[in-house]
This record gives sequence, C-alpha cells and structure tokens, in this order.
Amino acid sequence: METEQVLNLLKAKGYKCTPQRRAVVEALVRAEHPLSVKDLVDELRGLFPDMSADTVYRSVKVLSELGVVNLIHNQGKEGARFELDGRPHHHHLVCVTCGKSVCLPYCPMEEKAEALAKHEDFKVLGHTFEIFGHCRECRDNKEGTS
Amino acid sequence: METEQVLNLLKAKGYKCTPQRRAVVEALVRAEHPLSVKDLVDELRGLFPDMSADTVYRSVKVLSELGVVNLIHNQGKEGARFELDGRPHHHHLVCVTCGKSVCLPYCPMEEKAEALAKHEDFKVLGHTFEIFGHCRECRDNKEGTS
DNA sequence: ATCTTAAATAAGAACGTTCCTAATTAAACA
DNA sequence: TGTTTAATTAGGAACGTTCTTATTTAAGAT
Repeated sequence: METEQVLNLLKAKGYKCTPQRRAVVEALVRAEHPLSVKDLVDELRGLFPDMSADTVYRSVKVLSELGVVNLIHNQGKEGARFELDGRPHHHHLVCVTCGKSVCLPYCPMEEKAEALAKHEDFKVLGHTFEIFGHCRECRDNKEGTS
Repeated sequence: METEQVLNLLKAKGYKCTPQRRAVVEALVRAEHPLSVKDLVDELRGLFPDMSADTVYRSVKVLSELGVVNLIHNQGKEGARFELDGRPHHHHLVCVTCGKSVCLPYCPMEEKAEALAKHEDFKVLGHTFEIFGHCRECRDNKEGTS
C-alpha cells in the first residue's frame, strides 16, 4: 500500500493530514519489518526534533482503527510493534527473546469465537490473539552459549 | 480449589510460603469474580499495611506460571485481572466499558494454531486470546442516557 | 486571502507494570 | 535452637502507554 492511498483514506474519514502523520505513514511504508514506537520516534526526530511519542501513539492508533496498520502486542519487555497491513487480517508468533514476529495466516475469530460472542449478546469491537515463545534461532543461540 | 492445596503446590515447586502470598491466595479463593491488582492491594493493605503492588504482581505471576491462576489482559484503561483457575484453560470476553469479563469455553490453540506454530519451528510458551467489546448492560445504559 | 473551528500537537503528569537494590525472612540443616 | 542461604519483600526508579491541558494548525467557509 502506498503513502498517498493511506493519506486519502485518512482524509476521507475526516482525519487531518498533518506533516507528522504523513511522516509516520511514510516510515511504515518504507519499513521492512514491524516497527516499535521507539523506532518511529527515533527515526522521525530527524525531521521533527520535538515530535512527541504521544503523536506516534495516536497516529498508529488511528491507522489501526482504519485497518491500515496492524498492532503486534509484545509480551516481553519491549513495547508494541506496528506494521502496514497490506494483507488480510492476521496474527503473529512473537519470539520473547529477540522480539521478532512471524505472521500467522490464521484468525480464530473466523471460527467458533465470533459465534460464542454473539451467543453472549456481546457487541464485538475487536480481539487479540498472539502466540509467544522462542524462535528457532534464539533456541540455537542459547544452546551455543550454555 | 482451596488455599492449602495451592500453598502445597507452591512449596512442592520450591517457592516459599510467605504470609503475603498466603493472603493473596486466600483473597483469590474468596473472590467471586476476577480481581485486579488494585483490588488485591487495597484488600490486603488491611492485613499488611505496607504490602507493595510488586508483591502482588510477583505472586500472581508465580501462581499463573503454576497454572493455578488465570491472567485476563484488559485492553481498556483498567489493568489486568486474575482469577483462580478451577477449570480447564479458557479465554474471555471483556467489556471495555465496565471491565467485566465473561468466560469463553473455547481456545484457539487447540485448533489450527498449535500446528501452525510447530510448522514455523517455534517453541510455544503461551498465547493470548481475548475478545473485547460492549456487553448487553453497557449498551442498554448508553441508550438510556443519550 | 482571511476567519473559524474542530482536530492535532508537545509537554509533562499519571497509570499500570517491571526492574533494581538493600533489607528481611522462610526453610533446610547443623 | 541457632546458623546459613536463597527466596522474598518494600520502596522507589524506570519503562511503555494513555491522559490532560494549553497551544498550534489543517481544512472548509466566507
């Protein structure tokens, strides 16, 4: 997905297109892997020396409400990560050692879960699903150093 | 599940049985619904005036590692909640307005997810799955006041 | 081009949670 | 019973995230 498409979507939904937001979108478009808020702030401080972390948080929040960005919760000490969503909704395997995430082409909501929520007369807004553990590489490294 | 069983399990696993921990366990055994850390701290300050929040966090962490306590992550502003796990592993519907949670007799890991993680050669440590939205009551209240 | 206004911003306070450190204490053993 | 030791504790610092407030600004209307 391209920067202008995202910005048009923002406008269409009544959001303003500020230089800071454009920069956040551009950084996400450029990114090869999911970015943390710290990644984004550090990168964007080059352009906007007093860009606040809050602006990044609010930008990615809006973008994920629009479905343009995926939020990857991290169990570990590291914070959340964000990626542009050029593909259908999906979830992640997250390595608690190195923080890397692998996309999972599976969503439990498409199965029984949605029906169960309906059954409880619950208006669903969203859901989380993540698997965390150790990736192959981190397990190999541990063996090597022990 | 009863307090002494839990404490025996703690001992059996090499954890110490401190008065603070006993009190945390007793509070969870007594509880009718999942408790937040604040709930626990407020309640236990009666017995231990300078009980720290950290002690509660560490206690419930140990208990959930032992599989005795379930952690319910909350998306809203309110923090996590904990409940004694007397039943098989399950997940929750969480209302983002009132914070209440409803147990969901369903776990996506039992289905395709486990196989997909294996396929990525990923050593699974755990997972999260929660559905959030508005419960019936909160939707009714909103209609009434608007 | 200017005015108006609702939305976005930066800064820092606040909140939930984790981490660090020094002091305390439960449990095992002499 | 007293000693030793590793686990646990309280307290506060630190971290990620959200909220509050006062200021700025993009976008639409004049």
